[in-house]
Amino acid sequence: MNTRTAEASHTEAPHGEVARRLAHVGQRYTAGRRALVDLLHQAGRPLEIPEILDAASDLPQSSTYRNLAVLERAGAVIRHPGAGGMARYELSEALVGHHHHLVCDSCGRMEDYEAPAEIEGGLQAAVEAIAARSGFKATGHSLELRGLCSRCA
Amino acid sequence: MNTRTAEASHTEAPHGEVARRLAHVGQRYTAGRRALVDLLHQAGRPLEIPEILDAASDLPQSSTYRNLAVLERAGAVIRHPGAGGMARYELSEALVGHHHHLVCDSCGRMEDYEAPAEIEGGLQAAVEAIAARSGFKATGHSLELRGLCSRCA
DNA sequence: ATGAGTGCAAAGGCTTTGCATTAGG
DNA sequence: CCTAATGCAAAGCCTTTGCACTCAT
Repeated sequence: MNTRTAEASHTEAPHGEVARRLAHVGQRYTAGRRALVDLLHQAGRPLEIPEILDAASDLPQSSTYRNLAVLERAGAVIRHPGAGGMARYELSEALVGHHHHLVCDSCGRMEDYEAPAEIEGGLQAAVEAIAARSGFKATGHSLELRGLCSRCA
Repeated sequence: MNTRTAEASHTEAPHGEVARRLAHVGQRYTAGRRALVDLLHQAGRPLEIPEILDAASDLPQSSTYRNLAVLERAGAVIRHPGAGGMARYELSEALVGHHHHLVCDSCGRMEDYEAPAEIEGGLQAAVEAIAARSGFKATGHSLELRGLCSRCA
């Protein structure tokens, strides 16, 4: 496997960078926010709100929502709309690096994936070509694969 | 521009195929559903629910939601979660062909884009490589570009 | 006739907000 | 100290559902 998940489990959570980004928008790095960052870092994939609420069961719903919103404004996390109606959150690429997603049509699970360098190079070229022709100023891209994850297959 | 939008405006809406797919799931192709298909076909991009409700102002909210759900089950339309909290719908790739999306970070607008053949070939290779390494059975893919659309730039 | 579709209104479910209290710098 | 953060509960907003009526086959 070349997913980010395994890597995340033996890497330090980027607390320093998160603190910096929060400070930059005039926000404090509290225990609850630290817990969320740790949780998302350990997961190594976008987590649904229910998963987050379960795992951080000591944090009330409203604080969780608010803290995720603050972390998003600070550029520390990214919110994915999520097909099932509920949002998914993961650490931003600025914190964990550029990656893509595998989305399971059956269970909805999202997995992170880091593409090999040669593939990423091809994607960059594709992005530039598309942007050039469409008058679109691209700032980022993501190759999303839909299908069946290894569990559901 | 190489977006699908322009093309859609001078192409017939795929009513025959929609009718076939609806029949296949035991559903009728009514006036309201036809209107939705026409609207989505003319738009050539994923439309938000409010846009759909405005454009088809004679169709009540509940019928619109229900008909979109039926069309989705029939495989005629695709629902995109949508960052702003509300869903976006567009005709499925089975009806309008394979394409990708440009997503504006500023206004949230989604635009369709058909990649040139050589780029699409590269994407296919990337998808296969990723799928092979991750144990993921890919059935589809989409290269999503985020950035600023020509209006917001 | 008979089941699907429609419309209105009410209910649901995820998310956000108000307000008083607590804690961080 | 002063502002941000927290918690609980209430409100919001998009979406779904119940039910009676109408339409299509």
